[in-house]
Amino acid sequence: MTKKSSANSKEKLLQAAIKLFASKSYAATGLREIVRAAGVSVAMVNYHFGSKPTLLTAILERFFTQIIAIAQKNLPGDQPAEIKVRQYFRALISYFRQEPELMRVAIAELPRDMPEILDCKARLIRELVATASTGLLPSLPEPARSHVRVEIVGPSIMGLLSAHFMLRPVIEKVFQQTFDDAFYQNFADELADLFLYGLFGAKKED
Amino acid sequence: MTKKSSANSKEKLLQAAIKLFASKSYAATGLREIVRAAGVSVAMVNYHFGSKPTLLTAILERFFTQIIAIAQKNLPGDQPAEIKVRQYFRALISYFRQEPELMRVAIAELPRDMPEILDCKARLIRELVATASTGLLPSLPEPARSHVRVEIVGPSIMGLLSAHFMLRPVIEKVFQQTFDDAFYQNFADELADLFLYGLFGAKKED
DNA sequence: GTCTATAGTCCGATAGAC
DNA sequence: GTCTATCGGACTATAGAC
Repeated sequence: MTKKSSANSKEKLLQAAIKLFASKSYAATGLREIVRAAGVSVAMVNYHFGSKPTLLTAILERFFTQIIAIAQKNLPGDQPAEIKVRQYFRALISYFRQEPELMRVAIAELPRDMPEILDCKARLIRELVATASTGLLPSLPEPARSHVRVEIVGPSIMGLLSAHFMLRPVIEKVFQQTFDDAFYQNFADELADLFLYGLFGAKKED
Repeated sequence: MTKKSSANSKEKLLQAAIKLFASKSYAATGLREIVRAAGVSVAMVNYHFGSKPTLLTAILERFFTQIIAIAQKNLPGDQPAEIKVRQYFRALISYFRQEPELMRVAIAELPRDMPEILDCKARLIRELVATASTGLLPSLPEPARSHVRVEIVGPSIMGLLSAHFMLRPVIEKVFQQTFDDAFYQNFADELADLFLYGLFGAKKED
């Protein structure tokens, strides 16, 4: 109820920024372009967010809050690890497909010369890692549970799940293929197979 | 022998650009900053490369040429797929550690609004995929050989191998850990284990 | 909460001298 | 092959009116 007469110009700015940052990168996008797309004036950026970097951190917060919620919903509980991982992968891929631009911005942007943004991202990923590992680790079978090194497996999962979406524009060119619903039908499960059993591992089906 | 009286200002520009693009991104780095770091004048960029985008494509060419050479050296031949993959992963990780900035720029930069760069990257990755898959696929055991979908496994390998290096500044903060030689001792093999046998898979050692 | 106008800086690219 | 000087435009941020 703190919002009184505020229009949704803040949300419009966020949406416009996500779209533009995803296609041109944070650094290459000017505030003028964002406000033009959002239909407001330059001054609104500083009014709502304070600065351009803060606009980016707001985007990061939005993405990782969702991602952490997905981990909280799918990973804790009594089910076997395999079921959890498959559910988690499906939920993540589904969210990535829902919000491809948000996902791209939140994962790709990593300006090493802006400590404020690095810190923001580190804080959010730390929370994600904590949620995911306390949910998943206890349900892993041995010898996996003893051998998992979270600082290696964690980033590996992120890389595995995000690579397709991050590189999608070039992958489409490389394989002369567009990715439709049919392609994504089993995508999450194929990634889960690869993650759980590896390239040599037994496939579930056939 | 086409180089006559050329000094190495072209190479100095490339090195300075790689370092700056890696830390601030392509878009956020101005030509002035690059030429200052390289110790030459602005006009040299256009003399040697024609434009800023062309400077980036030169960087992409350099990286992927190396990566393709590593695939050519490690993947073809008569050895079992497992040996090949391990060798390949070790060689790649070793190269990434040698040239972390080059690697970061070449993989991360993907401006969707610059078709020239997208095309350049697609062409290079297409060549990499062709080299890697003709080298590796025939030596895979069944059922892996029949089931592999290159358009899924290819990007997955890239994501798996690059995630640690791409996210390294945040991972160091998240895990409050710096990555030294000891950490990297078995890094490539652990990734190979994960890729070949999965999280549940049998470890080679112990 | 929203705007216009503007300050001050930096951008990429090139002309022209040496 | 290398430089300086400069063009026209874009940038972020803010001051001040409504």
